[in-house]
Amino acid sequence: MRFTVSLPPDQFDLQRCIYSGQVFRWITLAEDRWQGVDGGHWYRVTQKEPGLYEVETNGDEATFRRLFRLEWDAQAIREELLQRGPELEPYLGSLAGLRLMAPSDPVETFFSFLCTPNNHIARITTMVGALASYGSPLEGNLYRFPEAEVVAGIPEAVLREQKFGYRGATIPRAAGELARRGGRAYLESLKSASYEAAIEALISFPGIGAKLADCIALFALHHTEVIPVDTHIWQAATRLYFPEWRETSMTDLKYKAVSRHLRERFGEYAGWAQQYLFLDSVLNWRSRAKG
DNA sequence: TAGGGACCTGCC
DNA sequence: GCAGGTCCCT
Repeated sequence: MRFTVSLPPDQFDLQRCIYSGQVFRWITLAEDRWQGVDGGHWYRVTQKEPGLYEVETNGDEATFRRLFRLEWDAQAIREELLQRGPELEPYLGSLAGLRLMAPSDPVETFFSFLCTPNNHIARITTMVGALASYGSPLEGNLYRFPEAEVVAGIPEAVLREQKFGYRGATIPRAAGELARRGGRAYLESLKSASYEAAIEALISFPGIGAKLADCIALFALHHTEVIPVDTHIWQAATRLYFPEWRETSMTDLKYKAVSRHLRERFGEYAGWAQQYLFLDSVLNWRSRAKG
């Protein structure tokens, strides 16, 4: 079906959302045209003018609006974040329209973030696309991401041939463990678990540490109060809140302290704050690397 | 506990 | 050299 979405640009900037490291299954078809997959749905989106998107999909308007959390008022959330942390102003100011997304398929998100450690976004996108092609076809060359059992059955050698490197071993191993615990139903059950319980469950997977567990809790299980502390957030957090830890390396203890501080400061909107801090850091990594 | 190094590949 | 880290080792 086809429909249009009309929102002010400061409420919704699709390009910023899909290239901010939350999802890895979108490509740019033309300057103002994108294509993406989320769960069992594909979307082709054309920006007709600022604030007006035309969407073609095998899903419907509700699935699209859920994916981008369009029912959340981004302006109100930005104001709330500024109340809780005025120091966020420079980060929020230049990234209008960026939104925290809500990917619908926890299995797809689980494996997407298993591709991210010690990696960069361009290659992550390639790898997630390669894994997705083991799933069932949706339309053209678009696939629904496969279940854990299927990923578990991919031989390490095959993934290594596909340039997965050492992740060719860790991904099927984690998949086997997920399948053993019940696959999709297991991840769904963690949605209603407490943050602490979900993290404890996720962190016991091979290849998943504190950071990936937080990413999966935020993007797959929709625990919006979570703020994964990656290298970018670590830089920002030590600059803003833990100056005594600047230039030091992260440890388990520091991770917990920073994570808890940010979670308590920004509450249920911590995930949104993370998105602004992360994208700002990625876009400015050149200048920031200098000093 | 806190450090330090290895790990695949690709792009600066 | 270093990427949205994790694991293993002193």
